[in-house]
Amino acid sequence: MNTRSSALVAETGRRNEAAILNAAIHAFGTKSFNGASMRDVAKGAGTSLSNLYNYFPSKSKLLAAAMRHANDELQRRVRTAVDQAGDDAPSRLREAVRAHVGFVVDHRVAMVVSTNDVRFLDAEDRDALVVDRDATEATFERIIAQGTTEGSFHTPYADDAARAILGAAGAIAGWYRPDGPLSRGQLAEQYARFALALVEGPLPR
Amino acid sequence: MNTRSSALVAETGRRNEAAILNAAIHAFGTKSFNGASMRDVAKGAGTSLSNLYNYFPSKSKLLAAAMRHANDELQRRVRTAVDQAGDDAPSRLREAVRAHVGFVVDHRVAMVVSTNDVRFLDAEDRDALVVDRDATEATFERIIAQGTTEGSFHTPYADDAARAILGAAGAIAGWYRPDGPLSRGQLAEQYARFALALVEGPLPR
Amino acid sequence: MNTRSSALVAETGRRNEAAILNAAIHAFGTKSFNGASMRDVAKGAGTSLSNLYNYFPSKSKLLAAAMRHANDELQRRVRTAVDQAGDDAPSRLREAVRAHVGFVVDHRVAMVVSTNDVRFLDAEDRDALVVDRDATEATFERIIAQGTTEGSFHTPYADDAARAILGAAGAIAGWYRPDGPLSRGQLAEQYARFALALVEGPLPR
Amino acid sequence: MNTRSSALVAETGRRNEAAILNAAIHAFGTKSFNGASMRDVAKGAGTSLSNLYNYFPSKSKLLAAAMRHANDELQRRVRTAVDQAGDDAPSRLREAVRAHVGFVVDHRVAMVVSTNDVRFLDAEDRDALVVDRDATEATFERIIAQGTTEGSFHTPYADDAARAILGAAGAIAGWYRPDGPLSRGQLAEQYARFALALVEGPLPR
DNA sequence: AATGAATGAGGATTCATTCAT
DNA sequence: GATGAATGAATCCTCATTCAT
Repeated sequence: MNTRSSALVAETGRRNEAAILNAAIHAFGTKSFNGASMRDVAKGAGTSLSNLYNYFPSKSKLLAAAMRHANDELQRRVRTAVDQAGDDAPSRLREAVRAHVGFVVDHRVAMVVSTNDVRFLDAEDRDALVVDRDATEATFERIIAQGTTEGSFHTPYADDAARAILGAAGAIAGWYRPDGPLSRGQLAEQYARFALALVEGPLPR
Repeated sequence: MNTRSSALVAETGRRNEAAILNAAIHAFGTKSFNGASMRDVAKGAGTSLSNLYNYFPSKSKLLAAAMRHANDELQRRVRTAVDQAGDDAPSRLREAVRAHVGFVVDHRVAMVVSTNDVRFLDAEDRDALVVDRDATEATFERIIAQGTTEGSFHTPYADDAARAILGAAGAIAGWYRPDGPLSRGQLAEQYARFALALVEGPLPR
Repeated sequence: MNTRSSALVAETGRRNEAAILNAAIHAFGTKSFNGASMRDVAKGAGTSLSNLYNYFPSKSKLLAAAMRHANDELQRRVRTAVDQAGDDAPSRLREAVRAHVGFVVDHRVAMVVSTNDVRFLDAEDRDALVVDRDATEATFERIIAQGTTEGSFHTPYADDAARAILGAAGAIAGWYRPDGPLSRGQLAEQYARFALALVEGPLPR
Repeated sequence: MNTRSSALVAETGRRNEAAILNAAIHAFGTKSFNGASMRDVAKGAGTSLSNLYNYFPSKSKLLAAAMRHANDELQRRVRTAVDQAGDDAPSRLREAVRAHVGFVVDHRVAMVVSTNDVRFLDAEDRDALVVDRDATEATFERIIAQGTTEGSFHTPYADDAARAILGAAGAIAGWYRPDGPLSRGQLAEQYARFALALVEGPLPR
């Protein structure tokens, strides 16, 4: 019951905690924060309702933890990809976008939670998350700035292009179906090119 | 109390109906469908809770009506813009994007409802909405196909570019602030160029 | 089910409100504020749980309203008694004590609520109640001061005698049983004498 | 954290037991039996929730033990005081009242628990406590009877005067503040005189 | 003794909806 | 159309208690 094909949180040490977090992501992503009940989460995690509160003090804190995990994983993937790419802006942007799209495809529900339910966090948790989120955005912004400086990207709107790219990529979560016509790889490829074109960078022929 | 600067639904004939719809869009957009109560809507519309049911038979049908209105307005704007543009794909795409972005900026909350809450509609209403939505998407797809055929757009992914453009534009609702550094006009201008670049079309210098 | 022998709140106009208040006094007095559930109150009032909230916004506000009613009735009785007594301090004290004891006997549960559950009110409601309560206490203090000035009471502790008298009278609620050896009238008589003796005033032979 | 200025139960041998009992008295006295949770008690005692059950089999039994301790201490103080007083009823009553008031002042919360929460004991425990309580009351009754027989007290209501005196003294717990205008000693003095006056006994000039 | 994890029952409160007026 | 009162189901969360360690 717990073996959802691609759980976001790995079960290391604290069995239940991971199970609860994954169930929460699933429930919130599917039915939205307010539409999913703690009972739903408990059922999904295979534990009792009250036991949830031994791990997370409130529904909102559970959401915060779930979103933190999702964001960490996204950042980890993007950073790794950028680090392993070449030094030039085009290949770095390309790999960053591919990694980002890969995450969105692998964890569509987590992505939905991330974009829809931030508003239900405590002010404190929300602020912390926004900081993290901005860090991811900043990674893209830096690459684009680098490309502009280097002369490989010619967009006059370098400052705002990152948001457009991340917006397009994030929206994938809303419509992608793994059994649809596009494979994960094709999609990543497409969006990498869209991104390069958008910043008016060099395109493979 | 009802005079929200830019109400989506105009008050023609049925006073209350428009007030209720606008209040619903505001409430659902702000607190999400499940987070907003019918009491919230009633309060926002300046009428009594029970009176809501004289206009809409259920919360879900109210949501459906609200989304229908939002979608109609979006489609109207985009179509008008396209009709008034030149005959060539680049200017048509440019105007379509400008119109779309304009709508998103003017009705951010409605946009949020539209993208987040479709899942709470009855199957029937959801299907109807998806059809309408696809129509808007198809408008963009047709323009891109035209441009590709004409030879002005060179993207190899003509079939999927519309979704990327609409995704980027829709995401604006999540972060745009009217008192921020970007004016409505500048934003429309930016995204029009992003779109043209993305489809690898001709860019003004 | 509602016809408790001596309801504190009379049913005038708003049927349900009186029924709820009386049920609340009964439930809180019997099982204490935290031990009584809103369901208990609803059952006692013959209405549904959720309907309670159409009359009182929270359990704590319901308690506040109940205590307000109890205090009003107590004050009313004491004032009437004092007004109808002679002008001399001894007969005024006598009548005040008799009225107070009468109230305690008639509404023992209300008295229990009043003395035990003040701490569960909102700060605001608690303050308001304390003011009212002090007013009752002040009535006794004034009489004692008058008696001291007139020379009929000789206690050296005139300032604190009221609290002792009210304490003794309030405690009656904890042990009095209507079917016990003491009648309501005898009890009132006893405590009136106790009070006069305590302030070292003139005693009937 | 456990060192409350005047703990009722001394730490002899079983550290934890005393800590738990004192924490229970504090919690129940502050928030009432139903308002205080076993978690509150555990926190106050500096131990774990589950460990409480190694000392007391249930919340209600814990309450019983706490009340037993409070009552024992009260009785001990009153008896000692009476034993050390002279043989005449007036000085015995005087010392008994002083001791009783002293206890109430020193252990206000314990007194609150004692008077408010008896009803939450098991029938068995409640009966046992009532017996103990009656013993304390009987001490006062005996002194008053003695005084009446000796001819030093003239109240016609000798049988019921004890309850009035104890009621007045017990109520002190509800309003006394150590930082208020009355010292512990003054208060004891006042109530001793109130008691003597109430039974119509001889008063110091 | 001591603990952390677990649980079923029950707590106050809110909700969408209905109905009599 | 419009309203206030009514309700059953569901919400989040807390509780006393147990159990394995």
